Amino acid sequence: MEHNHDHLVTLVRADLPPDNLLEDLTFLYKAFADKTRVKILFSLLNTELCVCAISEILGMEQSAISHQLKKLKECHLIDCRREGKTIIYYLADDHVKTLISVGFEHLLEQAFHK
Amino acid sequence: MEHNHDHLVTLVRADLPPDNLLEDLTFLYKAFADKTRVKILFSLLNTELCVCAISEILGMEQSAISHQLKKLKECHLIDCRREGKTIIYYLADDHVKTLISVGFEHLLEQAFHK
DNA sequence: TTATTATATGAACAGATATTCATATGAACA
DNA sequence: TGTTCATATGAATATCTGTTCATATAATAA
Repeated sequence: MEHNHDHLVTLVRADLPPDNLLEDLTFLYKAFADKTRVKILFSLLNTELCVCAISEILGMEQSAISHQLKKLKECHLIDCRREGKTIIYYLADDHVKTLISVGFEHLLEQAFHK
Repeated sequence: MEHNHDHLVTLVRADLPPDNLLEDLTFLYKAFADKTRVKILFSLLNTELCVCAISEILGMEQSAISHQLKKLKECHLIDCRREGKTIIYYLADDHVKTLISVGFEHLLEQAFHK
C-alpha cells in the first residue's frame, strides 16, 4: 500500500453498515448457500409439508432434514405448527420467493451475456 | 416414515429445479454468505476501488482480499480492469444492489414482527 | 402404562472454507 | 536491465458446516 487514497478509504469505511447488521445479513444469505436448504425452500413454495415428506422428497435422512429445518427457522424463512404427531412446515412469508427469483434473474442474465 | 403421502411427494419432487441449476444458485448465494465479501460489495456500491484501497477499508491483508475478490468475480458479481500497476474493481451490474436490498427488507420486516 | 410413530437434538466425523505466509507475476520507472 | 510497487496465487492451517448415528422428546393408541 503506497499510493494515496486515504480520503476515499475513510469515506467508504464510514458508510459500511454496522457489524451486527452485516452479521444478520450474512446469516440470512447462508440459508440459501446450501443445496439441501434451497431444495427444502423450493419444496415449500406451493405447499406445506411435514418433516418426513420433505425427507422423502429429498431422499435424505430425517435427521439431516430436521437439522436444516432448524437453521431455516432460525432466520425466520420458515415456520411450523404441530398437528398431532406430525409437524407441518411452511414458508414464513414472501421474501423467500423474492430472494430466489432475484437470484435466478442474475443467473439468467449472466448466462445471456456470453 | 409411516403415514402416506406418496402422491404429494412425487408431485413436489417433480417440480424441483434440476441439480445443476441448484448448484449455480447456491454458488451465487455463497458469495453473500461471508462478512468479508459482503463488506467488499458494500464498499463498491458507490465507487470503484483498487485492491489496496479495499484492503485498507476492511483492515485486512491484501492477500485475503485478493482471494475473496476472485470468488466474487467467479460468480460475475464484480469485474475489474487494469490501470497501470493497479487493478480497479467495480460491481458487474445492478443485481448486487437488488440482492442486498431484498435481504435487508427481510431483516427489517422480521425485526418489526416482534 | 407401555408401545409406536414423528420429530428433535447432541456428539462425532468428514469435507468445505477463510486467512495467513511465502512467493510469483506483471507493469512502470530508474 | 534491475528494482519497486500492486496484485495474484499455492500451500498450510484453523475454523466452520453438513451429515450420520444414537438417543431423547412428545403425542397417540393399545
